[in-house]
Amino acid sequence: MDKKAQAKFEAKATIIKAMAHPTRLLIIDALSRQEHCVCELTEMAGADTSTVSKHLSILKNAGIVKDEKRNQMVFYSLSMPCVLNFLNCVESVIQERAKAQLELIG
Amino acid sequence: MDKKAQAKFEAKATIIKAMAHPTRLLIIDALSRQEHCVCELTEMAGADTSTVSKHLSILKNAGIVKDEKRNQMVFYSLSMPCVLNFLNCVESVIQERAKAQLELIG
DNA sequence: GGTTAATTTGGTTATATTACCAAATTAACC
DNA sequence: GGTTAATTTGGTAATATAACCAAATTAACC
Repeated sequence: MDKKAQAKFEAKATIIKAMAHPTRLLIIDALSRQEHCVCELTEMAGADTSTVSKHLSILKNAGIVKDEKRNQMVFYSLSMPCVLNFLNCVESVIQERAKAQLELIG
Repeated sequence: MDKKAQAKFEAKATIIKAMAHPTRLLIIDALSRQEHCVCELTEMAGADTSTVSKHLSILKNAGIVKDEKRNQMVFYSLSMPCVLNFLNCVESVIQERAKAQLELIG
């Protein structure tokens, strides 16, 4: 494999990895409906503020969310809504898998 | 957050995590064009056979690829082609990010 | 300038992932 | 049954991720 292709796969992996965490998926899900401040997301995630802040910075560096500071609060929103289509695909992977398991049993 | 929602995000994260590796993206890319045996994928990835085998089992457990044994060889193919749409989205995330960086400079 | 509220950063520890080697498994074929 | 080829599994060491606490930053507002 040539180096350029390798670099491309690595760049893609980094972005996908940014989505590959339950808390970050929760955040993406919440932001798919409306923007939220860190404080709200912290509340939803039920984790330490610093933990949520780090998750957000991973999503931001990946280019999946963007932030905007207004007064004391930082509001996050989705910058690439196309990731939502993917989540539908993931949903169907789960369903197909469940179906396959059922067929094995029955 | 309730437990059911939590479990759902975890299940999704597991599937996404399965895609979140350069070598596994290379495998998905190769399989998007045609099926391949482990030996061919090993050649393409330039990694140890056991390493590639483990990557394949992660993809298979996630429900992203399926396998079929014919004679001495095991052939893998994509079981959920919808993941390819997502890769296009990831591609556009990378492009948008690059564009944003350019705007910062110029 | 000091106080308060929101968020980020640094440090530490626990956990998870990855790669390779070596050994085990599996199935065809003589 | 033994041999060969393809693949998987087990073990180990290196690296990466994640969570929390505590401390630092930032901006509004008195």
